[in-house]
Amino acid sequence: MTLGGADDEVALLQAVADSVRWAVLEALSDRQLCVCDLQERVPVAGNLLSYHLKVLRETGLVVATRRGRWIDYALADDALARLGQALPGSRRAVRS
Amino acid sequence: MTLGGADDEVALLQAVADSVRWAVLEALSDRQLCVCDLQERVPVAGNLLSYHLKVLRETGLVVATRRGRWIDYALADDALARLGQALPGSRRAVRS
DNA sequence: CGTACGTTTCAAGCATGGCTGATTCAACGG
DNA sequence: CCGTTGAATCAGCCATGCTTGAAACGTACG
Repeated sequence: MTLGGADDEVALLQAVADSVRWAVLEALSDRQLCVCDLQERVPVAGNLLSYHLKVLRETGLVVATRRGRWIDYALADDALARLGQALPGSRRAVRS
Repeated sequence: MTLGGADDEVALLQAVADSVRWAVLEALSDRQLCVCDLQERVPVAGNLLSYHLKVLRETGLVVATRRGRWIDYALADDALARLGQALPGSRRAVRS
């Protein structure tokens, strides 16, 4: 079901509403990290972490840049703002 | 998987990360509504709406009160606050 | 009382999406 | 080059949770 009308907001929230992805975003909210560093803070198989990072990339919440053999992940600049606005009632709360 | 550490936050976000439930919360953020009124704004089968309302009730985002034949639903007082605090990075953003 | 209405509950079906193991790719080092 | 390391991709399994139809419940009204 999709019900149209707030698909983007819901998609964004679905991206955060996962234990692994939540932990990744929380870790990145502090500072940029390479995948290997993320693996220390988010104890799941490399496979799985990569899968969740892909989901986050596709929603635009996170951006990746290669640095030699490593890949750094960082929160997108507008990530936290977009999340805040995706919550129901946020339009009213922020007095739009 | 649960990864512990932010289970409550994730559970709350999972509750909002659904098209129907998002629409319900958005509608209730304006004013209290009975189920019949909700059905006009959230076009899904009564069955289904009831199921989603139950989910929202169980997370404490919404409270129900019977008024004669009807049942009124309202946002819990702390619903929007809890949602805001459930977002990753919110601890930092609010300068805790 | 019996019927109608609003709402919930139940017992299924079904699909999406998370998880896993194995494979592939890209970059560096010897 | 060749092996190693960091990371992504692929195919497939499996479970959770959304969806649906039918039935049950509570309340009002005739």
